[in-house]
Amino acid sequence: MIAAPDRTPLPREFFDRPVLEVAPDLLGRTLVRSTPDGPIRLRLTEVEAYDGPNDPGSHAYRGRTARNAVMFGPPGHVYVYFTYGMWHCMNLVCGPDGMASAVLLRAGEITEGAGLTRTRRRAARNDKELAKGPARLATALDIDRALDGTDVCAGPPSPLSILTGTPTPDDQVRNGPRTGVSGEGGGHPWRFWIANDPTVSPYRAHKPRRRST
DNA sequence: ATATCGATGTTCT
DNA sequence: GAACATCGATATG
Repeated sequence: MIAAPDRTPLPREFFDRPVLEVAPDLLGRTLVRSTPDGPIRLRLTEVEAYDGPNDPGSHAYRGRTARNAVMFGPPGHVYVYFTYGMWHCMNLVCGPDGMASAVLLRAGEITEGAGLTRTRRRAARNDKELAKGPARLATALDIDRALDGTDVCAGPPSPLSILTGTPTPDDQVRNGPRTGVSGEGGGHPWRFWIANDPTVSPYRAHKPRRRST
């Protein structure tokens, strides 16, 4: 028999916990992006935790700005940022209102609507690459700053929600250093992924770039 | 498979 | 100016 997909979004209490608890608990959950052409479903396979006030790697570390304001608000909302001049990345805000911690969604498996992502993800050579990496994930789901602040606990007609799905057993969860984070913040093993999943992005240590001119 | 490099624009020093 | 929670194209093993 075919299991019916969950219809109830994760409650706000799910996100109102320490970010290091929430991050591994998100693995295996399904993110639903509603588009005019139909839903896109993504099973999360890789995430990273950013622990605001204590974390030099976090966008919230130096305090609230117009860009990161959503991180300082209530849990269960989306923080979207624009980076490297051309990409977006997507986070879920965790902890109580004011805590400014969040989980970066780094990779996942598209389980429905792969065809709807193809126009934006022409470079993907196979389905496993559609959302392999944080900017690829956001591109596949058509996420930009217009969705900053979206409440994923509200359910339809919200453009984004996280459905309950099957959580990943602890013995299938791996963790290690965060990708692309330099300095003190790079030492924390706050990247979490599902063992042996082919949609997890390759680890790349932070590399300072040579200046031109 | 890994390594290097250019693209772009916002944020922060 | 410099850095940036990155990616895609290209070169090479």
